[in-house]
Parts: sequence; structure tokens; C-alpha cells
Amino acid sequence: MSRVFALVDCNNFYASCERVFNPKIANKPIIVLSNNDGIVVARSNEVKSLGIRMGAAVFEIEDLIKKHDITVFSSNYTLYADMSDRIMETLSTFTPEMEVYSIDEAFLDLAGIKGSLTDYSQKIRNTVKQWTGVPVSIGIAKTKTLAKIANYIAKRSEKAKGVLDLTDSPYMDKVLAQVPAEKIWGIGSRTAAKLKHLGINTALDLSRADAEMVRDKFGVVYARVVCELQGACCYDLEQNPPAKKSLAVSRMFGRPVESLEQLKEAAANYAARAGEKLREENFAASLLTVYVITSMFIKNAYYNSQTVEFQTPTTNTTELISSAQLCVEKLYRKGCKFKKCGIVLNGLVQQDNIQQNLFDTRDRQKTKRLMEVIDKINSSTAPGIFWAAEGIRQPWRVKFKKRSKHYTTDWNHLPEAV
DNA sequence: TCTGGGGTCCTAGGACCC
DNA sequence: TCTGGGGTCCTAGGACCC
Repeated sequence: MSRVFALVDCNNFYASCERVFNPKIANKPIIVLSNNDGIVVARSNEVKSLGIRMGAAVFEIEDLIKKHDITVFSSNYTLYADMSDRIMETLSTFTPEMEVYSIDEAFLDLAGIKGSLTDYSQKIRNTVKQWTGVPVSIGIAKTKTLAKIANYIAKRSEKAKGVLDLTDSPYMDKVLAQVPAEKIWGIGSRTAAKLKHLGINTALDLSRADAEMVRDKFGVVYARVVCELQGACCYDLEQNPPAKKSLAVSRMFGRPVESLEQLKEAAANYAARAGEKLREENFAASLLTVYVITSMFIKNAYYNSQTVEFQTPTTNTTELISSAQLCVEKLYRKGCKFKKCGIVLNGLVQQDNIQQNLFDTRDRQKTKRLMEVIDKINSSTAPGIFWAAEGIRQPWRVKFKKRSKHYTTDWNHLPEAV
């Protein structure tokens, strides 16, 4: 049976989450910033119409922020993740055939729905708004790529009222002609620029291109985009997402790091976070990579990485930290102002599938119990237990100056009704 | 002075094997 | 002097996504 994909996408998700708990700014311009309050990662519509772009550096738009009295938030991922869970739970009451695609998007299969898909989708929209306070838009079509496009128009068209159904639509070509090539799902700015040279500027142009030609010139991924635009489904609903292959923890520093000691501290801290994530998802890691990076905007920019392999896949933070620190010692360069460091864990295996090593000297059961106890304490107490290697003062730590409260996940942060 | 974080997939090229 | 062809595996880098 063929699918009918509905892409539900939250409008300005992070900004909308902040608004739910601050009704006073319902129609005011607001932005949400990245870690370290560096760049803009979410904008309300009022801000979009001011011409402030996604990814704009905060220092570049200070004047605009003042001039238009824009309310600024540091990012609050704890809040957004919890709001996301609530929205996904709401959506799941409308169909069991659902793929959670990202923190603010889900594909639903509406193939079994009788009657008007537009009416049904309006009902979904209203329910999500009522139950969670977050506005969503819905695009419906026979392929995921077309559903993305329907959503793009649904968000922008007054007439659509947040829902556009492109299944058997007489307006298909008209819609495709309105979508610039770089807005198509899977076409980034680089490929869009190359397509332009071939006279392909819109989704309509690309849908009329020869898939074979596109395959030869750009590769299979892009040939699939062409097929999807033509209505041939290449990507099915993924209800059981494949297991993760890598896991990373990386952060810019609050201020540049020049000493080996501080770089080791930061790496230890990130390795400890990576260990927590690893155990939370029931994985063990076979490979650990550390990378360090100076500003890329300077002349002698330096980027380098080191990888170590574990004889037996590990979940042990102590082992992760000591490996990470060994890597940092090899990577460190005197005189460099490091801006960022990252830990990547690869070769992830499920904990109960760990291949034992004959020459293993560690008591794996004992450290496993130790990690369990530490995780348990840390999940209920802050600051909790940490490794001395992570440092105490942590001058490199990122800064969040304007973070809102954890309204939905912390009793001490409950919203107040006044 | 000041530019995020966490992922995925594909491809080309090198190493190695018979 | 003349120096093959085909396969696999791995890795780094590119491009993309939200």
C-alpha cells in the first residue's frame, strides 16, 4: 500500500517554547541563541521579517536587538526536549504510523484516513496547539521530499492556514515553481550553486531534470531527490530508527584556552559527559577521538585529532578520561589559543554484545556497578559526583547569560501564575 | 574581541590481497 | 625495456540535515 506522508513541523520551535511560558512576548520579536550565546539558532516571525538570518553572529546584530527591543534567550535544551516529547506524544494519538524525524518534526502516515486530509490535519494542528501551546504547520504529499515542500508553503501562505495537501493537487507545478532549489530537502547551498549553472533554479526545474544526468553529475543521493520530486517514493517511514553509530560531545570554550592543563580538564569533562550519554543509551564504545581547534578565522588556524582504540569496548568514564587526556597531550601546541574541543565515540556496540578480551585485566563488572551508582546519584543531585580531572573552577566552561527556567522538568522552576 | 552542537550518508583514494 | 585486473576494506573529507 502506498503511503501518504504528512510532515508536521513546529513553527520557530525554540522561540515558540519560550513563548509558551512568557505570554507577554506572544507578538514581540524574540531570538534564541546557541551555546555560549554565539549565534542565532531560532527566530520568531517578527525577527525573520527584520531580515536577521539564521546563524547570524550576535555581535553583528547588537544594534538591531536594541533598536527593535528583541527579547533574547540562551538556549534551554532541557526545556525544548521535554516540550518535544509532549508534542510527539500528542501526534501519536492521531496515527500509530509515525516517524520522529527531529526535535521539532515528525512524519505521519495518513494513508488510512477517510475524508479530507486537510480537515484532519487542521484537527491535529489545533490539538497540538491546545495541549502544548506550540503552533505547527503540516505538509501532505506522496513522498517525504514533496511533503517537506508542502510544509514549506503551508508555513508561508496566508491562504493555507498552516496546512497544505499536495496529493493529487492540480497546483503541484505552481507550488514547485515557488520553491528555490536550495530549499529542497537534501539540496544544500553548494549543490544549489552547481545546479544554477545548469539552469536549474527551482524545485520545478529539478523535478523536470533527467535523473540519469543528475546521477552522473552529482551522485545517487541527488538522483533520488529528483525521483522524489517526480512523486516516486525513495524514502519510507522509519518507525524503528537504526541504532546510532557515533556519539559526540563538543563545545566552544567560554574563553580561549592556552594551557595544557585546562585543555585536559575540558577534554576530561566532555569525556565524562560522553560516558554518561553512552551508558544512558546502553552502548559501549570501541574508539575514542579527540579533536581540538583554534579559531578558524585566524591565519595560523590549527585543527587536529587523535584516536585511540579500546581492546574491549568500554563504558567506563575513568578509561574514557585517561584516553582523552593522552590524546590531548599529543594534540597540544604551545602558543595556540584553542576555541573548541570535542570527544567522538565510535564503534558503538550494545552493552550486552560486548566481545570479551582474553587478556583483559579490568574487573568490568565492578566498574559497571560503580558507574551505575554514580549515574544514579548524579541524576538526582546537582552538582553530584565528578572526576577531579574535570577541574573545579573550569574557567573554560561555556556561558549562558539569558537562559530561561526548566519550567517543565524541575520543581524549583515551575511557572508562576500571577 | 565576539561565528553552535550532534548527527548521517556517500565517494574517492590508498592499502592490501590473489 | 616491457609492468594486469579485480576485489575488499578502511579512512578522510565533503555535503547535508535539524
